[in-house]
Amino acid sequence: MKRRNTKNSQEVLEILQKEEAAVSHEKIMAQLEGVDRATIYRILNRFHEDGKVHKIVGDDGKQYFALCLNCGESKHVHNHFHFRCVQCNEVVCLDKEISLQMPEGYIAENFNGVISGVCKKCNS
Amino acid sequence: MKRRNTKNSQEVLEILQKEEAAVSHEKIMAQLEGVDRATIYRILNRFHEDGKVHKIVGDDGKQYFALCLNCGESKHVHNHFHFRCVQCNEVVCLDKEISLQMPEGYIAENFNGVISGVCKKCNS
DNA sequence: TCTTTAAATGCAACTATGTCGCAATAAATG
DNA sequence: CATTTATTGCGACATAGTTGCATTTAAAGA
Repeated sequence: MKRRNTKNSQEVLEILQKEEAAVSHEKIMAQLEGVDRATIYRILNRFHEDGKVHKIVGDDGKQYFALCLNCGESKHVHNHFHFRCVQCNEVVCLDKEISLQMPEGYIAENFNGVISGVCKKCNS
Repeated sequence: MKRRNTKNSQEVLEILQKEEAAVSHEKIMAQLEGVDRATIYRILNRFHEDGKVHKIVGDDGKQYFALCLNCGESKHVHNHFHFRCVQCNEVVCLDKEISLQMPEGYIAENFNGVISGVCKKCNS
């Protein structure tokens, strides 16, 4: 399953790079007219499989994708919160990290912390 | 909009009471045969509007509902984590609380923290 | 108890998000 | 240029959740 360097996946990567926030499928669709829905989903899921992006599930039930910036090859940490604005629907990273001390017997595989509310821009 | 005490809403409440975990729409459906899908959604959303239940969105994108136990009339706190088992799909409350110190200008309205992995039961 | 009225319900239709199978296309390698 | 196989487009599908509307029914009053 070697990955290929296609125009579509490059463009999706560029969008992820230039966006500060986590990006929804919808937002990528809007910027890539002519590319099929399923294709974009597949590209994003491939990135996620490869550990290139984090997948965040908002409290709206939708998926958001963000480039892994501070994650190296060895560690893939994602124990920080995201903030989703209920007005503009932007999803941004918050600095706040959290240590996952699980109760005895539980195995933590994924952390998904989303705080929603009104962001700075929409508030002012 | 005065609420009425119907057989359906009573039964949903009982299910929520006897369950330790947070309950999905699906699980309630299974225990209330003959009641319409939409009705159950409406009951749960009404409970949520009234502040009777917390609504948790799992990293599977689905909604889970849990009775507010430690929430009084005045305060409605929900700053604790939930754990979703990817095998048995149970969603339980974790004790871990978190304080929401938001960056300047951000207004936090809702907290949704879900850790997923394998639970004690499924692990052993 | 009967009547009224508005909340709750059942049903069907609808929206939206995300996935999958399959044939066609195109990137990488020799 | 030829071969191989990852990727794409298309259509169909699955599932979660919502909504409009006619009907039912809980609750309050006569």
